[in-house]
Amino acid sequence: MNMGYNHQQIEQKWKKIWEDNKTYYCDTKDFSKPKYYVLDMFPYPSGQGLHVGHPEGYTASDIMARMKRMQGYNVLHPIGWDAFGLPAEQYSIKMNQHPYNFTKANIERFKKQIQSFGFSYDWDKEIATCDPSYYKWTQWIFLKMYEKKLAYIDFRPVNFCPALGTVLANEEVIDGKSEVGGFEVIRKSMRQWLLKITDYADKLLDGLDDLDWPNSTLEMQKNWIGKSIGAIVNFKIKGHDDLSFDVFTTRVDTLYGCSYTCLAPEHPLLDKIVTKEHLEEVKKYQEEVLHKSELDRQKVNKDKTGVFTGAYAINPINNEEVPIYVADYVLLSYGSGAVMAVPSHDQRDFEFAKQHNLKFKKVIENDLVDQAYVDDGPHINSGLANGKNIQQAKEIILEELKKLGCGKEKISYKLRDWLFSRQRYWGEPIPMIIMDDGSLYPLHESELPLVLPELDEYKPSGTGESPLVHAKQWLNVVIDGKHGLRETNTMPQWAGSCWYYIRYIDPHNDKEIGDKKLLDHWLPVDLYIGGAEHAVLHLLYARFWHKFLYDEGVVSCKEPFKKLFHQGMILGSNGEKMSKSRGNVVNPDELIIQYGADALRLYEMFMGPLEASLPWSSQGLEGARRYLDRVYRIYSEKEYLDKFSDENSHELDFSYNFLVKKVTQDFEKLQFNTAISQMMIFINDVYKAKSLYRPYMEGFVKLLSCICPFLGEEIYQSLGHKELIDYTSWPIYDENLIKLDNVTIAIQVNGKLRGSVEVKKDIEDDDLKEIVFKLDSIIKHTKDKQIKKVIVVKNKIVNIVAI
RNA sequence: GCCCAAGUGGCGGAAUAGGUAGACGCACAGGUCUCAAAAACCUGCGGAGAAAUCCAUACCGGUUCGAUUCCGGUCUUGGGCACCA
Repeated sequence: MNMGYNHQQIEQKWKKIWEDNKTYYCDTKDFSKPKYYVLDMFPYPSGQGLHVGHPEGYTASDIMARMKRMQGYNVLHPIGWDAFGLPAEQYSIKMNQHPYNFTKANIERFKKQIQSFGFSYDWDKEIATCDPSYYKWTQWIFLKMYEKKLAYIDFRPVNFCPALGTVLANEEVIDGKSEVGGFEVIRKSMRQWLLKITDYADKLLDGLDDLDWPNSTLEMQKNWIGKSIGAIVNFKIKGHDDLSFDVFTTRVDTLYGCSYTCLAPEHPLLDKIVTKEHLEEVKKYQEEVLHKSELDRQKVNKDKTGVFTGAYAINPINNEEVPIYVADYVLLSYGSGAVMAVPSHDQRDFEFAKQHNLKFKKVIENDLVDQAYVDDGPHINSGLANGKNIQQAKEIILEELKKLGCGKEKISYKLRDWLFSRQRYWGEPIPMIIMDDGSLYPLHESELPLVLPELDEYKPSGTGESPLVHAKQWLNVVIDGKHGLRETNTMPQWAGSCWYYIRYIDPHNDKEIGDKKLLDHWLPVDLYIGGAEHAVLHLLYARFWHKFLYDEGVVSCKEPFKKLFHQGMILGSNGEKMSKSRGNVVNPDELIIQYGADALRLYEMFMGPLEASLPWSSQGLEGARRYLDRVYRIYSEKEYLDKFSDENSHELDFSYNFLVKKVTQDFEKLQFNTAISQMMIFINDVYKAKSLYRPYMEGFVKLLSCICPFLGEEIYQSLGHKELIDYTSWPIYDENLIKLDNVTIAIQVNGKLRGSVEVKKDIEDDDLKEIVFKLDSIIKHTKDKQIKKVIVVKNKIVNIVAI
């Protein structure tokens, strides 16, 4: 049983005061102070409630919000709910209830838990993506995209499970079988909506340059967009004068080394060119590949499977006949769905050629026998390009191809258009009507929001279509006397999270997505904190929508999130990921009751660097609580209060000023663990001090209150202050009081530590040397040796090189 | 297979424009107080050695007066992936 302060009483008291006073309300129309917008990735309100991992990022953003308030910023610190999603739909099928009901209940539970942590969110700005007043504007953005021809319909394969009668997410498919029930899953082509994110590929790539984001995330986005500059080369087919196909290559310089070509199994040309003798084999291969999911196709990476089509292509550069294969390592969705294979200079082609006994032809000098040579070097067997390096050879060969009319430069991207429709109920309805004559009717802005109809049952339709096909009344529409059916596909969960940071700024506006003046003032987000698992998808989609809204004039900055930080994961005490199945999930509710929210916040920030994944330790939490008890004792027990003084004895001058400097700098860099360790050192010093200078003691409470707001507020009030601590001023420090007169110099002989000496700061090198050579241990270690050199690093070290 | 991180005491970690390795905390041990225990406080705490000293930041090399930090290679763990031509 802990005998420290009564955290439960203190927490209840301040929670009520903050709520009653709307302490953290942000007047977004107040432009008199500089703005600071600090944002958390909003949570999906799952049925499990919060776990200890959630508050790590929230505490970090809260510390920043609290510091910036004291520093005089107008701080926008909102939270909301990413409320559409698969688990709610699955649960509603099970319970045959509208998913809104328990989504609402989950939100209430999450909200209560979040409030118990004392996060300084402005609840006036709360939004939920499943709220019609919110998704009205998600639909509005979609319509704008449709208007600009960025949304289009096409057929795409999906995971369809005939037994369940539904389309499955990749996550729900395990080894080609449905996760639920283990039924067969097939690839079925279905009508889908896509967003043309590829139109923004260059803008998305260029925008990365100005962002204060983790390098690894920038790198991942860059690789995801995957811009590569290469060429397309047209190959004619032997015996078919009218048929040809394009290959895409980034190594057109190796064209003379091409010994076969390869088409993707779905390539439309295949039907026309496969010879009779090989038809059966190719069909069988295509069939096999279609049963593999895209994920499986990628997994099998050792065997390069494929079959010969019987057809030959003509290499345009030298008119050589090369066999045409079909292989699933070639993807229809990238480049042109066909490759020219150069086994000697591409590792994948190398492996395929080995397995299928195909020819190798070196076009760059090298001695490698068991792998492809991919480095630069003088070309051989390459006509005009002989003797040239890769860059020169590319230019020469491309020039020749252009003259022959069968090649040109081509920029390719890995990025594909975004498959934007889901055959689900619990998502934003796509505001389109498909008229009986096949034409599309987009809803008018005045017809938004298009609200999800209630259904009798939420079960899958059986055909793979959305359960919305059951809403007959909602489905059938007549416009100007013509009949049509509403689109039954809904939007993916990403949609609502693509622009929520915009809505927080003006969440109650029912006239427009947000007042332009306010959006211009508050965007971009100054600091965005969330998990690294969103490094690509969410963060790329949100940037895409933002750039579109910029082009539409809705927002005036080109990037939504100026600075990004990924908090790490909190692992179970055994170092494994926390999960229900492992039984190592730690519930924060009980910890708050037992140790208090402040202790939990403090511990999570002290565990280690914010970005690191760290194992949970309940003993560590006890240590954090012990520290807070010590702090509280100093501010509440007579023994210490008697030492408080309005006169500075200068005892704590260094300790305090150094503390303020370090904490201010570390907070700014989100290095909370080292800031806290300095706060611990300060309290250790306070314990030893004879006199406690009141302004220092108050300054410390302000620093502490960012991490531990309940205790901070309580102590600040106990010191006699009527106002809350939240909007006071941030402590300042005096650089002069941190400067030291003396420094300790380490002394090395041949790089090994042999002593140390305290001297005046900035002492002259010669004076220092004189002192050093009088030291016993140095005399001992240098006698019988010849001094070769003495290296002096100012105020740090002396190294004597002696042989 | 590719890409990106990271490997430091019993544990979480600290220290890198190259300069006294182990701050701060946890755990543990000893002590004070107590009839006793808990709490609190004090002391110790990388390994070897009596000591001098030696060894030690995943491993092997290199650069340097000096390397946890820089370079090359290897191994391990974590994260990401769309075989990207």
